[in-house]
Amino acid sequence: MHKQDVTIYDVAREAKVSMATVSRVVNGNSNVRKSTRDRVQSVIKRLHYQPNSVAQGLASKRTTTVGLIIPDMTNMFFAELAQGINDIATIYRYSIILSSVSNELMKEEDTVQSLLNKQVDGMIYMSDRLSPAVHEVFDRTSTPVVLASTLDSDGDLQSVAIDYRKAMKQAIELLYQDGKRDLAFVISDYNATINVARRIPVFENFIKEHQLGVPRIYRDVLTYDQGEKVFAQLQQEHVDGVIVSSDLAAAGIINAAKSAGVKIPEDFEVIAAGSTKISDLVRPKLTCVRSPLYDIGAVAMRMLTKLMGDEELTHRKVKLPFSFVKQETTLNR
Amino acid sequence: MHKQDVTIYDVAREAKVSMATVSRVVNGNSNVRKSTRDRVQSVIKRLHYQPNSVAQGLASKRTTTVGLIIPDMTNMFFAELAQGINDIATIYRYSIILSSVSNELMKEEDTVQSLLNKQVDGMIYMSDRLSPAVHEVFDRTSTPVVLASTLDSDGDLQSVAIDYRKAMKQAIELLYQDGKRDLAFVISDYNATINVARRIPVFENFIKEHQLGVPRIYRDVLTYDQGEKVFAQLQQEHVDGVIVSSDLAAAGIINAAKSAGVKIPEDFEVIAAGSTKISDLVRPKLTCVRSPLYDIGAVAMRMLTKLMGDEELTHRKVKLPFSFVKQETTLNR
DNA sequence: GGCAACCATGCAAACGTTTTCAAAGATCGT
DNA sequence: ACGATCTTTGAAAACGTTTGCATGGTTGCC
Repeated sequence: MHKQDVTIYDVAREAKVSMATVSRVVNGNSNVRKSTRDRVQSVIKRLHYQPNSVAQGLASKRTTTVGLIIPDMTNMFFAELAQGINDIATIYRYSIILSSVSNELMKEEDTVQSLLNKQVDGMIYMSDRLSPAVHEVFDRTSTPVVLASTLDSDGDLQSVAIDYRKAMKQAIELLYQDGKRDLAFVISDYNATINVARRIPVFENFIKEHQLGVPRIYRDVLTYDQGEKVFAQLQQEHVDGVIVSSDLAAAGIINAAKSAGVKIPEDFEVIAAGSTKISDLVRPKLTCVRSPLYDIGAVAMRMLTKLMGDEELTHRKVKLPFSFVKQETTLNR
Repeated sequence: MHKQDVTIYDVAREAKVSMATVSRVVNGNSNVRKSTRDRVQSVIKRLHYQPNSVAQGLASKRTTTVGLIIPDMTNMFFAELAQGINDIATIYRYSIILSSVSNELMKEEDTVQSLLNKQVDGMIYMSDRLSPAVHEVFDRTSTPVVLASTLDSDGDLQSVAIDYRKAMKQAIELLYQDGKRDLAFVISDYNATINVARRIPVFENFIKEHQLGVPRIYRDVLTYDQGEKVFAQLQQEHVDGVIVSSDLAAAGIINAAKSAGVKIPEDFEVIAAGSTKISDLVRPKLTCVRSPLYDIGAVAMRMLTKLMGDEELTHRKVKLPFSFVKQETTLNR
């Protein structure tokens, strides 16, 4: 059996109508007499006709396809977001073209451009860092884009996220209230927009305001192993409270701390910001900032459907509430 | 700026050649004089021409797109597989259309059919269970399909996996050698092909051969919470050695065991089969069967590229070696 | 019964490429 | 300088839909 055995033309011939009418039936156009519709539909069923989406895309200039740019799908943070996006996309009958840009095989802007060439109706972009080159492509195109859990410092793109400043503030205040004074911030990517524009300023301000010395920031700590390793440094510097952007790294840190015989949370507090399940399955359970990742994805995709359908958007920037979960790596009161 | 501002026709006009020649240049056809090629290429650059993939797809009947059917991308097991697939796909310049079928919004066979309508050049399918309805669609189409870490009991589809029987056997033998006699098997989906056709028979046979009573199988244990919960039952039944198909569930079980004051591995041994990072970040670290997930994905995708390129396949069924990692939830010797 | 208004249908031109075939140009040996 | 051969090009027909426009058929109203 060949790839395309039966076309709209075959259906038209068998049903003794024109292609136009078959097309109308397929697309649920109401301007077809009931009897005709029934006849066409029965032929469609009999011949197992399936419309060729590529031809539809070319003729209609709509592909019912959206592009998804994701840094790393093995990162649960992004996987969770993607799931929310996927579910809403499915509801609205959009397919997802996935571009994981973790590998360095292709430049990100080329990946985005390739999505555009595929004539996607819209795109959802997630990343720690929105590069100028990518931003430029977004500016050039008329295809709608929504950022999911991604910060746009230039500020003209639609986005869905949480209030990162507030989350950071809440975290550091808790450490301070718990009496910790030698605080550190452990991040994966120093240049991530979210860090540069939000978290680091809040952290540094707090340190300065409370005269806690020089702000200690540890970079490039993303994986479990990197977390384990950085603990030695933290200990050397007598850090007693730390905020960690990656859950995996936080897990590494607490496991290393336990091995070193350090008492958590009495002598060492940890707050994670990764928002993944990991915070609940390590012991002690991680106190953490938890973004509603699934919802962020879902809302972003819903926004995109509106943009693609020329509906009006009430808000360009949506901020969803996050929760701050106090668990076992901070003192409870 | 509009979606498609410049077409192949514009380039042809500006470069004073025919569309055919531009097409040749774009596709790297060597039958173009150098001077012509250069002229066309400079026009392409000047006009920022980008070929419309949809039109290319329609005309050439190749979309350079593959479909990926995945049960749940928030499951690290599948995410890891997908990453391997993605990387190889990128190398060969294929785009991925993602279909996460976790939600019940769409029947799986319809999802697959929709991928086919999109004219994907090939598909990679992963699942715990390959339903007859889906299998039928695969049989009907000429589009190549490769199964990744998925068992086809009918046995006619190409696939990449590990030797599940051997893995199961190794696991249960270890428990037995460690002196455990009250063994249990904890699985997420009782009807998963991999369980029905491979693991359960091996488990039941072993129990029978060694006269260990009635085989204890606990079903529907996939999540962390379900793992925590099932531990109570395991304890009640005095189980002292358990094989768990899901890492997340295994984590729940050991955490519950620790809370209950049960000594691992002295009084209770656990072997996980999920092959994810989770086994290393819980304490005690999980002894586990580790599938080379990334490689399975990569090999599957490589096989698919061969099938799509009409290359000959040396093996229809590929079995990759797995590793059996003894860690802290079994006695070490 | 006549006219307006509307419905249902068909025709044919898009949509932006690839690809086949034939023709035109270049190269070369003699 | 002449075919023969090979390379480079262009014309036009696909590919399988959608859609604007025209047309013929119905219905409704007075």
